[in-house]
Amino acid sequence: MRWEPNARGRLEQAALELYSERGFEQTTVAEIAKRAGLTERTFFRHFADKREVLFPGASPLEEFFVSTLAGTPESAAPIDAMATVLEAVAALFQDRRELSRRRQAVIAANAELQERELVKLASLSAALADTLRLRGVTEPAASLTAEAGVAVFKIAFERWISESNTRDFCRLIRESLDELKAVAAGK
Amino acid sequence: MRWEPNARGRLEQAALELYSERGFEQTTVAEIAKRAGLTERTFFRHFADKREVLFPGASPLEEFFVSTLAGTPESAAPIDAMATVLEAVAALFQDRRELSRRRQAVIAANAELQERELVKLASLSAALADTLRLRGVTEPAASLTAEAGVAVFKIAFERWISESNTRDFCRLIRESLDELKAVAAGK
DNA sequence: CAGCCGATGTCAGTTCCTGTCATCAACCTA
DNA sequence: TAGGTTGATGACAGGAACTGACATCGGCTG
Repeated sequence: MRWEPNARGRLEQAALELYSERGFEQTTVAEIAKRAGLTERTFFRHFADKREVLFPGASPLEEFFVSTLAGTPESAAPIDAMATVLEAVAALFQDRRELSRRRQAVIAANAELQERELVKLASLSAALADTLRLRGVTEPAASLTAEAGVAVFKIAFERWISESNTRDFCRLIRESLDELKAVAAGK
Repeated sequence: MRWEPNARGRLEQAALELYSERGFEQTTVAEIAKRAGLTERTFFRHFADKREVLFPGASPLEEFFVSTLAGTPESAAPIDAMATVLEAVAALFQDRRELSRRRQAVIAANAELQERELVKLASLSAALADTLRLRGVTEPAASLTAEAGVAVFKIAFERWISESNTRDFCRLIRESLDELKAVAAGK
C-alpha cells in the first residue's frame, strides 16, 4: 500500500480503531502502521508522537474559533463576543454527537490522552486571548475572557456528551454561560 | 550513598539542578540518579516518570487549597469562598517568589512539562469542584466556580512571576478576580 | 529519456520505563 | 546475641517510543 493515497488519514483511522478495540497503552505504533500498510518510521513522519494522531494537525477547530471571534463586531463586550463564538461552534458539533462521543471515550480512558487534550485547550485559550487583544481588549481581561469561554465550552461539552438524552448543545452553552455570570455576580 | 537519608529529596534537587543547567530533554534519568548517588531504577521507584520529579507528590498545594475552601463558612457565596482561598494561597507563595520563578522557568522551557502542569491544574480544579459540591453547590455552578478560580490564580501567578518589580501577590489576585467579575458582567 | 524530488523503507541506536530477583541495612523477637 | 523479617536499593534484561542517516521508489519536469 506504499503508494496508496492519504497515508495520514489511514494512520488516523487505524489508530482510532486500535485504541478503541484494545486501549491506547495496549496498542503499539508498529501495529497502527501495519494496519495502515505502512511502517513505524512513517508514522513518526506524520505525527510527532503516539498521542498526536488523535488530534487533527493545525487544528481546524481552533482556526474556526479564532476566525469566528475575529468576525464579531468590535463594539460588542468581550463576553458577548465569546458567547457568539461558543454558540457558532456548538452548532458545528450538533450533528456529530456520536463521533464526538467515541473519540471522547478513548481519551477519557487514558491519562496521557487527557493530558494532550488539556494542551490543546490551553492552546485554544491562548489563541482566543491573542485575538481579543488584537481587538483592543487589555490584559488581564483578554486572558480571563478566553479562559472563561473555554471553561464554559468544556463543561457544556461534558454535559452534552454524558447525558443519556440528547439536548441542544447551544442551549447547554447558554445555560452554562448564564451560570458563570451568576456565579461571578456572587449568587 | 545508598543508605543516606532522603533519597527522594536528593533526586528532586539533582533533577531541578540538571534541568536548569542543560534543559529537560538534554538530561537523562541516569544522570539525575548518578548525581543523587542512586541508580536509574531507584528514580522510577520514587517518581512515576521523568516529569513528575518537578511536581511534589500527593500535592500539598492541592491539599491546602481544598482544606482552606472546606474551612470557609457555608453561608458565603461560592465565588466569595473562592476569593478567600485564593488570597490565603497567595500569602503562602508571597515569600518564595524566587524559587517559584526558577521552577517556572524550567517548566516554561519545555512543552512536556507544561503539559504536566496543566494536568495538575485540572486535578486541582476537579478537587475544588468536589469540595464545593460537598458544600451544597450544584452543577454546573461548582465546576464553573472552580475553573474560574483556577484561571484567576493562573493569570495572577503569571503576572506576579513575570513582572520585574515585585508586587503584592494578594493584590494581583484581587485585581484579577475583580476583572473577571467585570468581564462576566459584560463590561 | 535523464534527472530531480518528495514520500517511504530499512536499520541502528538512544532513552524511557518495567519486571524480576538479588542484596543490604535496620528492626524485631526470642 | 542469633536469626528472621522487612523495606529500600542494586543489577540485569527487555519492550516500546522515538530519532538520525541513508537507500529506494514513483512521479514529475525538462
